[in-house]
Amino acid sequence: MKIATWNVNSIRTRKEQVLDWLNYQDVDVLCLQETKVIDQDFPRTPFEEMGYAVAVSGQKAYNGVAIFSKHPLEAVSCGFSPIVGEAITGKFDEQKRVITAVVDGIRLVNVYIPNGSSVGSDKYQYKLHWLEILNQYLQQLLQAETKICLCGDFNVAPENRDIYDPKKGDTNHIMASPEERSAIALIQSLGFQDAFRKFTEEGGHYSWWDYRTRAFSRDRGWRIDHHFLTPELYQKAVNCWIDRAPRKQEKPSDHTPVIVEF
DNA sequence: ATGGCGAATCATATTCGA
Repeated sequence: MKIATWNVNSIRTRKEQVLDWLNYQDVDVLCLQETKVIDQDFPRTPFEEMGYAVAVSGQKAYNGVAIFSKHPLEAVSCGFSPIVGEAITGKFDEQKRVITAVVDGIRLVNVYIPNGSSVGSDKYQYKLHWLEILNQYLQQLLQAETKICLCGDFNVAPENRDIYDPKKGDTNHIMASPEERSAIALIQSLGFQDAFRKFTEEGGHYSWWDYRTRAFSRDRGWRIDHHFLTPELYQKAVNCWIDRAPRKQEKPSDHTPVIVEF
């Protein structure tokens, strides 16, 4: 059983690359972020023809998440409110950033955590608040479920070894600030562990490289795409790795897929 | 310190991403 996560930065632009990647990597589940398309325009058909069930939650131009699965998708819901209620969710379901489903007995939670712009900005506050609601959402799921795979684009590098230049982790940089890392640590304290770190201790492994500074060719990356697993699943994980191949292609996403295998 | 690139839209300029 392989579960992958990939911020594709527009599914319509990346459709052929995603199809090619699924053909050679043959994952059971792919969680996508930044699909950037409303649900009725999502290119479902080619993926369904490959044998995937497709669940989407998108909006125009920004954000958007989706799950592809070769096994049936059960108990699909979009946004926070179906799990925590509208009183807690407030305006935080306007941006389409979370979709969940049960696949083969595993509760998948696919998230596109806000990027936060810069430390101290309004978007930064939105990110921190969003993470608080995610925490409550996960607590609610944990009351009923033991096998949870929280995965997606976290827009947070949990530790300095996850950044090409660790100094950025010491300078209140977005994606590495103490408040963001505390929010992630608080989620981990609920019982979630980083699947990648079960298998790899050293730094130098990244899932995102900035388009703007030829960052990929210089390998100036960040590891910000993750699978966080509850103990029962964490124990069952036999591998977790980053596939850099899609990032080397023409017109790539700025992120590359991460895969966990059970 | 700034801008770099890439995508989408109310598109030939602007906003957003991280």
